Amino acid sequence: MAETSKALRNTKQRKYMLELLKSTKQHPNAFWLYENMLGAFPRLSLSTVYRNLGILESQGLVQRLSCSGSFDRYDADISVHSHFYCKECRKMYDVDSAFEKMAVSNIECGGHRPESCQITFMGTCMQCLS
Amino acid sequence: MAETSKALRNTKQRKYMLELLKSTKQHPNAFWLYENMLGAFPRLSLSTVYRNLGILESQGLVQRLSCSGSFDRYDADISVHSHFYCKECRKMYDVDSAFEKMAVSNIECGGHRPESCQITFMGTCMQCLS
DNA sequence: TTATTATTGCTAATAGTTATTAATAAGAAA
DNA sequence: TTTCTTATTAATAACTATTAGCAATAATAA
Repeated sequence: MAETSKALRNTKQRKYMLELLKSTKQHPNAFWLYENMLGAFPRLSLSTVYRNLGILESQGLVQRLSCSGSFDRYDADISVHSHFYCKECRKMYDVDSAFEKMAVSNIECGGHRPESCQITFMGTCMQCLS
Repeated sequence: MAETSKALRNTKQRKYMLELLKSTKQHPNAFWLYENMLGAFPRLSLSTVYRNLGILESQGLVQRLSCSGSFDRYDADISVHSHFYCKECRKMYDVDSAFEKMAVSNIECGGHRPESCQITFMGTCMQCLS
């Protein structure tokens, strides 16, 4: 069933990318990462970014966030927390609450086996309110 | 700021689509709707489906569900409930719990103004477990 | 150092969705 | 009912985000 997993190599590109993701509180998309790595890797390809995001995600080092009608974002903060998506400016914010922690650990999920839980609030952010 | 809204016309296509969405417990994507309307509207265009989904969404009659690395799904059940996404078969299930109701009404969202809340559990569904 | 092969950069391809436009039809007015 | 207005349609093209294919490169083990 499971494929014979090939030994991962710790490439400069992927290492750098994870550090970059860890260093920001934003929730960047693939293109932001690409642009912010070009300084260090002038010949970087966008597909390398996508490929490595997939690897980091499957390793559980990074979380992929999808939101309606927009591109995917990535978050290297894998602690249990929710997100707030502003439909005006399309920014994604962290939201810390006790709910999702309760949710993941206690929820009755209709017989399915939940492994993770994504809670996303949508509305208008503080900045756009004023 | 707000555009002068033009008067909506109640087209057969959109009416039929909403009924179709209401009649199913699946969470279909645009293409499923397209295929299941072809019988009634042989000359139907996929872009008509997308356009009307957008209209229904902005009217609050339909909820759009995004999930990592997959197409958008639509749900005409706009009661407060969560979803379970199976990463094996990519099906989307309804999950009824008290959490999201508490969440939307009580949560402290870091100063942002939440209007809605999407809770998605991810894992392996009952069917795929066996 | 050498050999192995995972990963890269490049390019092309794909999936899903949105934009354009002339023709059609829903609803208002006559 | 008939006529008029214009929102909506079907058809198509375009677009954006993402993935696939492949020869060249470089990370690790021997």
